[in-house]
Formats: sequence, structure tokens, C-alpha cells
Amino acid sequence: METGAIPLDSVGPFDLQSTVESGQTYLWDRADGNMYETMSAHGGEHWYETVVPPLAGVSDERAVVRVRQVDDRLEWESTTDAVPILTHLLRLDDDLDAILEATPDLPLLERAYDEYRGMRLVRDPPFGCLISFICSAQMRVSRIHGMQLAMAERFGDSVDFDGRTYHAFPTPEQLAARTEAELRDLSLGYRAPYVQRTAEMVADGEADPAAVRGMAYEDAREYLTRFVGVGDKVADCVLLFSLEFLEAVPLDTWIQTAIADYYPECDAGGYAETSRAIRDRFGGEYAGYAQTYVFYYLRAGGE
DNA sequence: GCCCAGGAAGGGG
DNA sequence: CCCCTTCATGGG
Repeated sequence: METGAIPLDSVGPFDLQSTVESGQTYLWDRADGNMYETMSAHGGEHWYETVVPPLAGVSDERAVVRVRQVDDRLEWESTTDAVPILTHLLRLDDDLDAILEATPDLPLLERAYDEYRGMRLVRDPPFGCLISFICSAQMRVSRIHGMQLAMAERFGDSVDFDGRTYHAFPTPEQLAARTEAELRDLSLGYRAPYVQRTAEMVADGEADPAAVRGMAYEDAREYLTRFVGVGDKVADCVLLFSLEFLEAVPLDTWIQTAIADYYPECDAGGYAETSRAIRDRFGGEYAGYAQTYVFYYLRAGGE
């Protein structure tokens, strides 16, 4: 086991608990088993853990990573050097102060940024992110998370680390080999065939979420909708939380409420036009950061 | 029982 | 192109 600590003074504002528990990623778990339940002060000091697949340009092999925040540093334990992995997954390489500085001065955004100071977007592994958000349709965040844990435990590889057994998220091949009925047994409901068929598309090489790298934003969104169970909204989530399109603004129920209550002139009818309008309102380049803060803030009861 | 949850697919107009 | 219905499931 390797261990270490990342000092955050050179990283800028960072808050681990809100980053991992705000409903952007469903691929982490909290060691105490109380994910989404007890929230605590800055950082949280809870241990979070995940099994990370090989990441292009970051890590060649699968890794188990545990991390917690204690004041202004991240303590980690891992099968390997976790610094590049955590930097990648938790976007420690973002200049958050500069991003906030580039954001328009809107009262709702100010309140959300102030409430969750230090929350970052994530860079989830693409396949896990794609499946997570296919499962997200008409579902609460705690259940989406539970589905991903269940798929990992049932269909993913077992990985031993530090005297415990962890479960990697299934590969496209592992999910493609399951039947719709086996997925329904995990309470995926009508999402079961979507997950199975999308996994098959990836496993067979028919399409690849990572293929959107370098595409223009709206072309990338259009590309992702070829996957079964992926419409404009889920495509935007995958673009934002995995594939580096920080301008993506997923139009979920919460952000649509925000548009109706705060920015009604941005409601342009269709998804593409409304998305374009709210993206401009939120400053364009980093509009997805603003969206994610607003989503978490409103869902937690803010107004 | 009723309603809702980070929506999407399939059909018809 | 837009509008409508249907699709599981668990928790309040």
C-alpha cells in the first residue's frame, strides 16, 4: 500500500464532500456507508473510496484509491501513486478562483458558490459515467448510486486491497454479457435494456463515448445520443462530468425550475435553444460549473 | 393508495 | 418537428 497527502494550498479552494456527494458522480463510495446522509463541516473528513480503471494518459493499470480531506490537505491510500489519479478525477488542476472570477455576477450563482465553496466538477471514467447517467432517468441520487454499487458488486472484478475486497465497475464486455433480466434483478427497471444495449455498443466497438474528444460541443452531444437510453440531457451530463466539455449545461428538472423562476427569458422552447440561452447566461466557457452549483444548491433546499 | 425522482423511447399528429 | 403516453421501482 502506498500513502501520501496532497497539500491544497497550491490547489486553491477544494471541498471533497460536496464534490463527491453532490450528485455528479456515482462511482465513489463513502467508507462509513452513509453516503448522502450525514453532511458535516468543510471537507467532511470522511474516507471515500473507488476502484479506478486505467485512465488514458494518467494511469496504466487499475487502482484502488481511498481519500479523505483533513483541513487543507487530502490524505490518500492506494495500490499505487494516487496523486495523478486524484488530480484527474477531482479536477485539482482546475483554477477554481479563475473560473469563479469568469462567471457572471448573478445573485443565485453567488449564493450557490458561497454555500459550497470549493466544490469541483469531476472527471469520471467515461464508461462508468455513461452507464450512471443512463440509470439516472427519473431516479433519486441515492438510488442511482446504489445501482452502480450493485452492478459493481454483482458483475465487476473483485480487487483485494489492504485486507478488504473491493469491486471494480464492470467493463463494457462484462455488462454486455449480462441479460436484461439479470439487470432488472438489480432494480434497474426499464433502464435495464438501455444499459445492456449501450454496453453492447461499446463492447462491440460500434461507438465509443471517448470518440467525442475534439468534436464541437453540440456535435459531441448529438454523437452521444446514439447510445440507447441517452437523450440530450444525459449526453450533457456525460460531456460535463467526464469528457471535458465544461460549457455543457444539462437541462434537468432542477435547472428547468431555476430557468422558470430566475431566467424565464432563457426558456426558448426546445432543448438546444434553451440550453444555448442558459449557457450564455452562465458565461459560456464554464457554464457547466455554474449549473452544477445551482443544481446542488436548489436540490439541498436553497432558493 | 398517491406522488415523485438529475428522462428517454416510441407513436401519432 | 412537437406532443403524448408509457416505461419500473422504492421512499415519503
